[in-house]
Amino acid sequence: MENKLQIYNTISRKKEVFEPINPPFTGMYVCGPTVYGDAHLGHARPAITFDLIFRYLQHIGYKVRYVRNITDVGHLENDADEGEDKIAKKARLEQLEPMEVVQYFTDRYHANMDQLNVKMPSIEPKASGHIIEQIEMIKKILEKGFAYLSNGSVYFDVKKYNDNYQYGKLSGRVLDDLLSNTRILDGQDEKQNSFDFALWKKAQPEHIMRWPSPWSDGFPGWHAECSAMSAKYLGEHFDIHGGGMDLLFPHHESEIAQSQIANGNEPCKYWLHNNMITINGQKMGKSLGNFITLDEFFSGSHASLEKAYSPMTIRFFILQAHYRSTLDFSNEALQAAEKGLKRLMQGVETLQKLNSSATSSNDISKLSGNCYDAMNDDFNSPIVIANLFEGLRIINGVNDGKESITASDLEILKNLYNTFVFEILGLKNEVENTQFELVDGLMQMILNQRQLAKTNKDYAASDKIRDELIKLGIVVKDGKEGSSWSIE
RNA sequence: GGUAUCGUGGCCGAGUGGCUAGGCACCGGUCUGCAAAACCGGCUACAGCGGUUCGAAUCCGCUCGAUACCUCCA
Repeated sequence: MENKLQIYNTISRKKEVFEPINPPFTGMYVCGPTVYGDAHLGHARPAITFDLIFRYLQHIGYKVRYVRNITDVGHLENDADEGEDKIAKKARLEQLEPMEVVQYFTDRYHANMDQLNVKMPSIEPKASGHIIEQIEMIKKILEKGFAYLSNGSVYFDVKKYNDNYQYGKLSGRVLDDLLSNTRILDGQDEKQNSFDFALWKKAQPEHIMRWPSPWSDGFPGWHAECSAMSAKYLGEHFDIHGGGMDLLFPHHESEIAQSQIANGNEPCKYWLHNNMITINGQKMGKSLGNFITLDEFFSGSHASLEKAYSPMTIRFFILQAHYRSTLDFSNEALQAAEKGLKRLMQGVETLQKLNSSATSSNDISKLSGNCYDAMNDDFNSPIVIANLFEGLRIINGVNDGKESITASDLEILKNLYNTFVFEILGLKNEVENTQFELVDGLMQMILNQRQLAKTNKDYAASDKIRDELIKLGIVVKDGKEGSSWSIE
């Protein structure tokens, strides 16, 4: 099998061997959330996808600088009144300062990401903190003649750009098609062509979030922040740019155009896009109003949810699908993920207690190789998980005395599971460790009492203990060598 | 309408020319005072129709269906 990491590059539409520009250093920029509402399941997908990529790149030895932005300015409400900043609108409704809203939802986003065991990026820049950089970039584009001023706003001249470069090379679009298919919107009359996009937008009087610029008091266009901030922290040409597939056009396409003009080259070498999470076959998204927030998943407080699902269940659910496939949400699918994860975690625990013998009845290194091959093949986490389940058969077999394993193979196996389950997939055991010993001690006492009752054939008493425990959410399992327990 | 992606067993999902993942559910079995859990085993699908090939879920064509984007909708 291929030993090198291959990643699917959206711009070439094929898998390519990953070769960083300046190894072992690797720069990765991912479009982060717009903090004007609670994070929903759709937000979890890119976060977990690029967390997986971040973790794996580090694991195989790259020194990664991972930049994920916070968008806190500049986006318009599509159903809103006139050209109003999303953040500003929410702020007025709730009588809060815009930055207070930003802070509130940023904190909540961080809390959710922490629950999902998503590592913090190396740098998390905010658009509002980089207005100067964005203005400087716009100046450069104006100087080079690829933008024009119109009524205090600055627009990128897509037609001129397309005469010299290729607008649409990332998304596969042809400018002529765009021309004939663009809808009529207000504000369009400021533009020379409907497909031109704003670099700087003059603020309306009611617009609270505004900054001074050479052209007007206003705010930067949607695409400006990512170009400006990625260039600042990763350089004008870096390795990986990621984000959701819905950002392909026009966002990323426009980033390419801006960077090409401002910096003289395309921003990055590899474009990675995660697919959407669907609900009843449809994209889960803010604008469709069919989203379920992460907090609702964790608490089960949503009409579509049959029960609460833990953060690790959500994480495992997402990792069980390849990041470039759509993933369909359903209670059944989540419950399947929940049970599968539990089985996997119990297998990991069993693994720690295994005894070795003189021979191995299984090829452990092959299993290990399979896992790395899967990750090297465009981060194929579902295949990794399938192999880990395959390994479970070995683990349980050894535990049952039906299979054998040598001490060195056992070490490899333990190492493999620790590496992949916890380090790379980023899963964690959700049982609270600090309290575990105490609870376990208490449980042993209780189980001993129950065993005593059973020995005396006082089954009424032993069943009562079991039933009481079930009410507390603790399941007793009677095995060959005594009873054990687990939290449901 | 344009661009792109996709259609896999009851459900979720891998897989790109032969070796026919994995999970959940289901059915058997082991264990057990009973139950549950756990473990073991079983379950052979690839939208339809043509074509290429010794051989196709995998390549090509057509048909049907779905989704995303085409708006500063992140």
